[in-house]
Amino acid sequence: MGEVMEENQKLRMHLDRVMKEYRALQMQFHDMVQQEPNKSSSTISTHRETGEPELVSLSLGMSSSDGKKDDHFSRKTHGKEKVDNDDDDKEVLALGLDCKFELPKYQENEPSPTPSLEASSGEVKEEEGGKTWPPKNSLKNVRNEEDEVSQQNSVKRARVSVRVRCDTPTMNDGCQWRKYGQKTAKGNPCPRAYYRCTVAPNCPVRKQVQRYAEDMSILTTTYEGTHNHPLPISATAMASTTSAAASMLISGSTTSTSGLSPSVASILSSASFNGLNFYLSDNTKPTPIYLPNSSLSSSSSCPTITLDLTTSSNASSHPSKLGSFPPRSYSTIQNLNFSSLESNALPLSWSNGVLGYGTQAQPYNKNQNIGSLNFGRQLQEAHYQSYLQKNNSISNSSTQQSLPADTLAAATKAITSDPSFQSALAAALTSIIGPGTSSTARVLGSQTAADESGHNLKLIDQSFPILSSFPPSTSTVNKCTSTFLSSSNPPSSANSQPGSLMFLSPSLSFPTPNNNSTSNVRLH
DNA sequence: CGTGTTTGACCAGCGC
DNA sequence: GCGCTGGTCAAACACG
Repeated sequence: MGEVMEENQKLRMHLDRVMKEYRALQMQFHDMVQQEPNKSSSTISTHRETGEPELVSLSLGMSSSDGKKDDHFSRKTHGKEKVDNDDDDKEVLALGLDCKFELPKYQENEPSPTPSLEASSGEVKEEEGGKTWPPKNSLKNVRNEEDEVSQQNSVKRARVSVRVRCDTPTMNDGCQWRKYGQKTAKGNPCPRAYYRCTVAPNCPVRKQVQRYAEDMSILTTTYEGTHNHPLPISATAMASTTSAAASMLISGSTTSTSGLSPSVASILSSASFNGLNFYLSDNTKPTPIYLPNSSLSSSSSCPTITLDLTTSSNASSHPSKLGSFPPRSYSTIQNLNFSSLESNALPLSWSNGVLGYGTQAQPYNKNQNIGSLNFGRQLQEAHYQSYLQKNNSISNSSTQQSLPADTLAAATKAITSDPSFQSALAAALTSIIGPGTSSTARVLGSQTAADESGHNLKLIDQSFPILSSFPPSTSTVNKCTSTFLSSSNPPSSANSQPGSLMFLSPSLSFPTPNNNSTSNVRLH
């Protein structure tokens, strides 16, 4: 207890320091935005003016640059190609602090993503009215004619599918579910199971669980609806993800560009950072949202976004990014953990979104910063396991759960203080941010001195969030759980509120990059 | 006895 | 109108 309290105090100190830095940087960023008031919104307006209303800009207050790649992106996405990272891709760094400067837009001009979701998904109306769930036929009554025209294609509820490798019948996502039906769908001998949330009596959330004959180990869970009740902490990650993804989907199909940023940013930052693949399928018109490793499909009857946790595309398709690390199959499912997403030495600010970074997925790039952030994550894990193996404390990831806490703490401390780890992470982040962005690559805390070239990369010692990447050291963990969202969130955050979605952002807090600096970088 | 699962019936949407 | 399909209902059943 004493050690824990001591560590807690250290964490608090780190947190305070980080908060101060964050506020300072936020103020700095705000000043910059005020100095260039039109720059942040130029992306969206430009796209609209140039006759590309479908082009979804994930701008979070940062500006875009190159218009040539715009066409390239459009071709890519419209062609339903998997947006892959090619060697000749340049990476335009575009990191914002968060979406705070974008939020007023929704309030002033357009409905926010969440209201959009509520307006287009009947269950949310039911939540307010207290009726029973599937009010499919009540949707049309609440729309004016313009909305009917503009949102006609999004009447159907948005769904979020999570695909994982799982041996158990269902994926443990922290919620309580009751099976209410089973059906064998056409073309798939494996039956589809229907579940509804039983945490609250009238919770509208339902999910479908299905396997595929092609690969019985892959479990696809499709979530639908928004929880109308507080969720256990262990369930907030998944609920938040689905909510954010649904918001992204709805807003993407209804309000085009400007309605996307917060939810898209959250889902992007949460998922892309953890190596998820996105697949958008919308029976409406395909919305060319630029996502890492994304592809578009119009096969589904309902707009669906799929979080694919079965592959590690960055590790497999971009081995060069791994640097000296072997491009081994780094499947996130090995550490899946939806059942126990407690704090895990995760600083509070990381989970409540204060430090969430806003990632701007430039629509012009095939390859961009998000994937590289994922690289950073994998770097951490690789180093972590490397360290553990080096010390004979652990032989593989499957036994990590049984590690005593002090071992983990010691390992974490050793890793984070390991110069090779720091240098590798510094290289990764430098490659993201660019060497010319002085004072912009600070991560957290202060232990490593900034170098002369302006890398200024600092690592925090014991509170470095590497532990959050791993399952807790206690209890047995369901095989089908995931740490892809390691943040612990207040239960109310499960409801899709624009601001609350940012907690999905993982831990790195990037100040605004210097526009004049080297923002186009390659990851090699 | 309460809770959850199973499973056939039922309903609505859609295409022909 | 008809058949197919996905989704839901609810009675029967299982289990602790």
